Amino acid sequence: MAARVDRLFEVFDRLFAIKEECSSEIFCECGLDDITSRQIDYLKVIDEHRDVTFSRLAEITKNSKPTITEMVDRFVQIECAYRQRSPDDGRVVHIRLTEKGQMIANVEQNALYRMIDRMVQMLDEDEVDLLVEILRKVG
Amino acid sequence: MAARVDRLFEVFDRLFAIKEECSSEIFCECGLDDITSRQIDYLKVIDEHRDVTFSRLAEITKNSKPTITEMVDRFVQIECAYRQRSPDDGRVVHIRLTEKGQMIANVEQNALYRMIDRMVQMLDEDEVDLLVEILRKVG
DNA sequence: TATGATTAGGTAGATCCTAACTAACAGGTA
DNA sequence: TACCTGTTAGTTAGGATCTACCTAATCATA
Repeated sequence: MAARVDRLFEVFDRLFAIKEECSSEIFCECGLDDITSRQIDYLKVIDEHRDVTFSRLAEITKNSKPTITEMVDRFVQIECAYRQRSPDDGRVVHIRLTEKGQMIANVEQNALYRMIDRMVQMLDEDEVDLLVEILRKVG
Repeated sequence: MAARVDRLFEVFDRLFAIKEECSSEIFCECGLDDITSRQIDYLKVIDEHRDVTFSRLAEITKNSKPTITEMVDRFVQIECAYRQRSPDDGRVVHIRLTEKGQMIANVEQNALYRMIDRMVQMLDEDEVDLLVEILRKVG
C-alpha cells in the first residue's frame, strides 16, 4: 500500500498545484496579487451576508464601526465593493460587492471550477463517473 | 456533461475542505495559527536552501541583512528556527529549521499526506489504482 | 582591511481602537 | 404643520500596535 500512497500523493500534488495556478490566475486577472488574507475573509463575510450594513458587519466581525469604514474604503479603492444608501432609511448604507469583489470572495470555488474544466477536457464521461463514484466514498 | 461537472465539483470541494482541515490541524498542533504567509514563504526558502547563511538568504530574498536578522529572530522566538555558528568561519551563522519549522515549511505536503491517509482508509487497493490511473491523465 | 551578522533608529502600510462629529430619523409638543 | 430632542448610522480625527522593510554604524572574526 505504501507505493500506492506515493502514487496517490503524486497525482494529488499535481492536482493541487493546478488549483493553485488557477487561484493565482484569478488574483492576477483582478490585479490583486497583494491582497491580504484578512481582506479576503472580510469579502467572504460581506458576500455571505447580502445587503449587510456597516453596523451589522462591525457586529459580525466584532470590530468597531470605524474599522469597517476604513476596510470598506480600501475595498472601494481596489474596486471590490461599493456603498449603496438605503432607500428606506437615509442613515443606512449597504455594502455591496462588485463583480471583482465576488470573484475574490469565492476565489476557492472559482479556482476549483477552472481546475475541473481542465479535468473534464482530459477525461471521458465514464472516467468522470468512476472518479465521482470513488471519491464519494472518501468524503 | 454539466451534471457531471457539478458532481465532480461537489466531491472535490469536499476533498479540498478535508485538506484545509489537515492544514489547520498542523498549524494548531504547532501553536502557530497566526503565522503570516510571508513567514511561511521564508521558512520554505530556508528549507529549500540547506545550511543557508544570513547574507545568502538576504541575497536570495532580495532583502537587507537586518531584515533577515529580524525575521530569523522571530522564527527563533516561535521555535521554528535556530542559529548554528559555522565551525569553519566564526563570522558565519547558518540558519536551521527546527522540526516545527520543517513541518510548517512543508505544511502543504504534510496536509496532503494526512488527507491521503484518510482516503486510503476508505478505499480498497483497486479503487486507489483506478483513481491514480484516471488522475494521471489530468496532470 | 574586508566580511558576516547585529544594533540602532526609522518608514510605510495593515489592522485595530476611542472620542467626537454629522446626517437622518422618530416622537412629542406648541 | 413646525420645531425640539434623543437616538441611530456612519464618518473623521488621532492614535496604538504589528509586520516588514530600510540605511548607517558597530562588533567580531578572518
